[in-house]
Amino acid sequence: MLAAQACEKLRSAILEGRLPPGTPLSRRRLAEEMGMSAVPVGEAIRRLEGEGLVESRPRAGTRVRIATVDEVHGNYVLREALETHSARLFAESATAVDAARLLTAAAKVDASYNSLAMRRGYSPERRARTERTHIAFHMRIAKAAGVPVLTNAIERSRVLLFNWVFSASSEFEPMPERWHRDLAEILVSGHPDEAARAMRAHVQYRQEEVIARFRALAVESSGPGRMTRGPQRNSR
Amino acid sequence: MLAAQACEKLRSAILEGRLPPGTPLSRRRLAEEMGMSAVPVGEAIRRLEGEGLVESRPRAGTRVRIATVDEVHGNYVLREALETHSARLFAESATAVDAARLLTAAAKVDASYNSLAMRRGYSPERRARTERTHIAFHMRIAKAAGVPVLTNAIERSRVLLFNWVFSASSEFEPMPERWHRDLAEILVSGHPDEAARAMRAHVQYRQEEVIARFRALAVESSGPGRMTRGPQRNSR
DNA sequence: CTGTATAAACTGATGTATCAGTTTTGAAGA
DNA sequence: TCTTCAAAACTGATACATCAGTTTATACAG
Repeated sequence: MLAAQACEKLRSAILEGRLPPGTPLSRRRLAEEMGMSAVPVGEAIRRLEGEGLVESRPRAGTRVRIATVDEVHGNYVLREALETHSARLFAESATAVDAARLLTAAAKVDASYNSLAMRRGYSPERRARTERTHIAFHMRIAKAAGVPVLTNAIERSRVLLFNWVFSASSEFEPMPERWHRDLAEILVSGHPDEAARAMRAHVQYRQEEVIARFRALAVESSGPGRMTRGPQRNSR
Repeated sequence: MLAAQACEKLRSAILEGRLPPGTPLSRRRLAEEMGMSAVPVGEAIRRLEGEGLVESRPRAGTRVRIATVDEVHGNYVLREALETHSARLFAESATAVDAARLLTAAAKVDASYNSLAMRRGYSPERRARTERTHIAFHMRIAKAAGVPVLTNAIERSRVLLFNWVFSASSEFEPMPERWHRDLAEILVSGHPDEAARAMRAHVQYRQEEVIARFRALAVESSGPGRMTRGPQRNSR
């Protein structure tokens, strides 16, 4: 199916940063680049719009979504709701195997971040790899509950936040050395309320800071009143 | 925009029960009925698919979504996560006006349900009206936090559950007489943890019962292996 | 040089036609 | 009566053409 193929290409291009927020997306240009008609491209764009990665105004244009500060904050709230519950479910129902693997994953995440924070330990590739490890850690918690609906909701929220906030967090700042191990140990201890509380603190950590930085970078976008396009050069 | 119009028509038709789960949806037939081409209808269907109200297999057909037991359970889990957090936020930040209005709304919901449970108090219209009042009560809690992302997520989850479970809950069963007033009183008392706990109990109330009933009614659907169509009669 | 109006270029939205895959139908064979 | 299977009918997917609305470019007036 061509539409699914176009959707996947666009999604990965956006999430890998090759199409940063605000980039104009033309159905026709994309169709030509991908060697297909404008219809499947339009379908792909429609789907990405439903996921929140893209926004379009009728007959004006489509672009990679530029989130507002409220939306970033809203997704943090949403993520707090979802991951807090995810942690609770983990504490209630995780098996010994789940627990052991979570501790291992937490150690890996901490090691990656600590290594990244060291002098001359930073590189964009390592940063990207570390972020993937980090996401895998959180998704492991979610998957332990065996509820795909919850897992998917968490992943959607994380994807959006990552994409929107990535530009605002270009500079890496270290976190507590045992940040994820401490969290994992509380989760595996089997007390739902404490697990939920620990996850809440984890999600809220530096949240306001990130939002403030995002707000500072978002002052220029004066809303979606106008949909910018590229220069026009064809036939004249 | 024709697509939006078609989308709205289809959505309301599904949610009002005129197109029960499993009903085949043909782009062409719908296009003819609505006086438009198949393209905007297809776009509308694609959007409803993203919302989970509709499902389609390529070149086989489209139908109103038939949920699996796992999906119903998953949406209950999701709703628990979202509404629990919503209650917590309400307890943390609701104003006195919010609190007063919530108590009023709770009284109205209880009154409606109690009246419905009385001998000869039941009618489908009253039932529908009561359910709307009930949903409005929960959405009022969510809206008090002022986070549209959360509110929308809750509404989506509630819409899906309502549509899927409605057929399984045709017979109305009474609930505790002060069920919503008790919840509201805890929420307005301003203790986040207690508010969350109360909402958790509220969402879980009779959840297993409803799921069991849904499972009993869902035995016949042997998965989406085949996409059924209506009879064929044109030209022969 | 600056502001403004007008035309060109571009955009998404929609209609029509066609393709390839799936389901239904119904007749032929057991 | 029951099973088999091929053609008909129907489905969603896609291409192409066109329409109406928006943005950009440019000529022109100040």
